[in-house]
Amino acid sequence: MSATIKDIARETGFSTATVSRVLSGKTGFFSSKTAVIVNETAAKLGYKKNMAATELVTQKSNVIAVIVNSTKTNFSDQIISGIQKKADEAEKRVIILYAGDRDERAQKIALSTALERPILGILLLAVDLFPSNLEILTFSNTPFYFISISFKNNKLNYISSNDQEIGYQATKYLITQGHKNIGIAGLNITNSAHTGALRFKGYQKALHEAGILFKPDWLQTGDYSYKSGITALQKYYLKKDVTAVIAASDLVGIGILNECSRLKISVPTELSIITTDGTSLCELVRPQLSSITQDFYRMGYLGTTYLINSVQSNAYTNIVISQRQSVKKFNDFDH
Amino acid sequence: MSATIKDIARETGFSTATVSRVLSGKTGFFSSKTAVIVNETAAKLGYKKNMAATELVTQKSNVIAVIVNSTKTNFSDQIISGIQKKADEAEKRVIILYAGDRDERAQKIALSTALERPILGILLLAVDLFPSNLEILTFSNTPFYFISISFKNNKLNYISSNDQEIGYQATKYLITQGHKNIGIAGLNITNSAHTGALRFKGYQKALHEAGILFKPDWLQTGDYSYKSGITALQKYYLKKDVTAVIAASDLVGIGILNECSRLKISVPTELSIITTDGTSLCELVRPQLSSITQDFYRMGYLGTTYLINSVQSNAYTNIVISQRQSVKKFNDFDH
DNA sequence: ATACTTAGAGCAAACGTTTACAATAGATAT
DNA sequence: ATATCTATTGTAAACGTTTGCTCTAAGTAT
Repeated sequence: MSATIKDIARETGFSTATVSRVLSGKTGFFSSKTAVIVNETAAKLGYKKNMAATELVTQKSNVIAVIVNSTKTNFSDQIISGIQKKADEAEKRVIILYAGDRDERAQKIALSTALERPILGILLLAVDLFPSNLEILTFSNTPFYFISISFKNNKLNYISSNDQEIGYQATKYLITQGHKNIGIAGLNITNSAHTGALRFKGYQKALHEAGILFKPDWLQTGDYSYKSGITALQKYYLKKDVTAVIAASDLVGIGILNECSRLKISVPTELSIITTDGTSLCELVRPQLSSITQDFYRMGYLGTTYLINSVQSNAYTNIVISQRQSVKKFNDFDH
Repeated sequence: MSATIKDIARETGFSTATVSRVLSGKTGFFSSKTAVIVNETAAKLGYKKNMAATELVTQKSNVIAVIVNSTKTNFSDQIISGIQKKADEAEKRVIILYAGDRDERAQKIALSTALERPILGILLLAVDLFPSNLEILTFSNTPFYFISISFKNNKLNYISSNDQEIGYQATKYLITQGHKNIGIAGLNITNSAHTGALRFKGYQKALHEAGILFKPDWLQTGDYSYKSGITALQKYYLKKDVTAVIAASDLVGIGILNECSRLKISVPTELSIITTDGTSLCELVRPQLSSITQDFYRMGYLGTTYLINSVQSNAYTNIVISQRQSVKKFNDFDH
């Protein structure tokens, strides 16, 4: 077992109170001579503060628990970077907990692990909590914020992109490039977190404004996965109707891209693709995928700021269009 | 503040001892009638065990701290899956800490965060600890294991692939495919963790056994990054000498692949590529990258097993050759 | 000389658990 | 009737910290 303040107290002859004050920098309660002695002894004994004890007595904690899906949401890293940055600035610590992949039990374990010890609060990264688990969380009185997920219900705090705007901007961009038959693929529009529904709404709005009549085949729902991209493209291929498609995630985009490659459909010459997310994956594939790029880093940074300052409010982070190589102007004369 | 066993004791009229025994399932110490009353009251009051208090008194913990680099080591997820699996089986909890990217201070913070609270032990995923931090860790008496990194010094416990074997197998595979001028790119051969040095050694051994004389240009060192792949390919391009290259990571492989695409070098027709790692990235790009595939999941699983059972030993996990689309038989007559 | 302040230090309670030990009552064995 | 055992419960100490309160001695103001 590691040395405790009692050991230091015994060794130096001071009381544990004085040792504690020196070690936790409660200046004004001890002479500098005392401080030197205590600190030296602490170093000599290899003293490590026992945070469990501290948190027990102070009833507060400096650790933020971050709960993430183990599913390959490849943007989590960016969010976590933002979280780490802000946490570091505020002298807070962060621990990350994996909550499985839409796994009720795993979610519950992660939640318990967090709630069963003193923490500052919880940040949930793109995790769509099961109702039972959401109840546990709300009932616990621990502050929490959802990141990269929004809710109709404004009772819950979240920091995310404006998903309707994502759908709208993506669609509008393709329209300005001359496209009229525009698919939207890989998204889930029934989800309780309604990310997909909002994007679809924005998509429809843009279509409507441009006087384009939506055709049901253009919507290919999915679960934001690589596989969703593949099956979506296969559907589009049957009709040979759409000239551009909005992918619900970078992985969906790559699924579409690779299936195009298999079917000898040239991107962007025959089909334009714009994805949603804009992580580094977009620049790893050829052609590079154009994207609606979300500011994941900022989501993490802002969410952490809100948590630390107890800001009871929602926020949207900016989105931006990153033009790369997968969208081409559509010109009727070409056909 | 959440309800405590004292609240339950007061409410039910039992002592905290009895409540504690019921709540932590110390069967044989209470009647089933008592158990029912206590459990109901606990549920009613929304009781959550305070692990900090438990860990304080029992002097033990069921949490495993996993320290990872924030750098895009895209295989960490697989390792973590393995860790989670084993931890779950053994009823242990896991918390993940980010240690920045070769950042001494961030490493130290992550380490302190782990060491300052009761934990079972530490798993370090591909993190190459600064000497000062390694000292902190060893001095702490907390058990720890390195995963995906090996050491000359057998004082340190690790679970990894046999890196010399990786170099050897990759090279031998290319030789059996008819290649003689084989590059090896993106690896660091001075690293204290000597992963790169071992791979290079295996590579040389295979070359030697085949009677091939190594040319210094064939070795293009780097830091396992995408960028390393790009610059390596540029070097090879100048000499137009190698017909196949071993990439030190999937990202290096993709860097090489993309630079080939820019320079109109056809893969695998003009250049074969085999990467080391074999994560899902290999199947995301076109052509898909053949790889020496490591069993990251098993590394995590095994490392956790060792940690839990205090096995003081090292282990290698298996590697396997995954043939995809980036290696082609080399035939002198073609040229 | 007296009263008051202050710097530096210690005492002891508190945080929420667990658990060795003690206590009680009823049951069983002799 | 006595001794022994068992099932259930309680008492209290312990884990490592922090901190309100108290104490002492020296310094300052009057």
